[in-house]
Amino acid sequence: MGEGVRATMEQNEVTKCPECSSRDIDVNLSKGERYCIDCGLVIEENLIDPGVDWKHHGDGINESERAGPPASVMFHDKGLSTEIEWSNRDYAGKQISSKSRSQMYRMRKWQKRARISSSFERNMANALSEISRLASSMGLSKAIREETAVIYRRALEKDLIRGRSIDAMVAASMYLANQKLRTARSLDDFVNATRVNRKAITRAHKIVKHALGVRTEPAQPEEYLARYTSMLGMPNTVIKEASSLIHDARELELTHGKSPTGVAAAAVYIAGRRCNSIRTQREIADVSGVTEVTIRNRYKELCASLDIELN
DNA sequence: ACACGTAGAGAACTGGT
DNA sequence: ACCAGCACTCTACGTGT
Repeated sequence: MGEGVRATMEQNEVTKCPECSSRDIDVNLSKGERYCIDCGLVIEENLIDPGVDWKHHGDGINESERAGPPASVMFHDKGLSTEIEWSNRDYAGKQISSKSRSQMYRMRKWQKRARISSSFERNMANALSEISRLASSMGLSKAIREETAVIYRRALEKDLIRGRSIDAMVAASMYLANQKLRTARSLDDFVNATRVNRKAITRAHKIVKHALGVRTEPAQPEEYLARYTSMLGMPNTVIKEASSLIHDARELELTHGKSPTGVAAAAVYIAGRRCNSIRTQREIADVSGVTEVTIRNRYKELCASLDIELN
């Protein structure tokens, strides 16, 4: 990896360690981390390798040589394997003789064994398929899948999976990725999208979070606004109005100790009525996963404290 | 249909032992 | 590790517009 790559990576980045104020910060591209040389603090994780995917050999003639697709965390072997086609035709499309066909069969078999050689890789392969399933069923992006894969892989390396179900660990890893990337999915969303019970997810989540030293900020009501309003087909003015309500509510400490989804749902209800984009409490309850009762309690409270009258 | 208000149950967190 | 106390949310109602 050339020096040019490092230089571009460090633009617009923290250049001082928040822990010990040292300026000696290095990049470990294979781990995807920036870390402080003096105290070892990982400043940023899961960097995407921006490097070109060919190597420089420096002979001046054939300087660049493609080296396959960039490694992806979404393949259990990071996408660096060789594929042997399952059709019995050669590269030119001709039938392969029966003699070499049986040879091909053996090659495929051995290749498969070599690829999924260890229990680690088998576990990772299982997890990745569950990650893809869960992410698409929840409408989460590729970035979330990759973040989840990184978290899960590190959990697996630390031997945190043993004795727990892969599905529970995947759900926990994705919940954590969701908290890190702030993609506005509540724990209940995860509980509903898996067969894993709530307790198993929260327990696994706690363990992974602690063992990997991941810090998360509590979810804020505003983060749910875009999702709720778009699910309800409401205009962007509602988001603006709702987010200003939440801002005011926070000043009065009305959001403390309350579920952020409940506050967001109530704000959407009020903002909808004020912006002439009225949705019933039932409709908002359905998309937000909080009950009508909670929406009522929150919105009554907001109206009373913020001097709001709805017509 | 929609909104309102309430009682009791339940889940999650805290702090004590 | 278990338990009590706590604030919040949920379920399940009946009532009001």
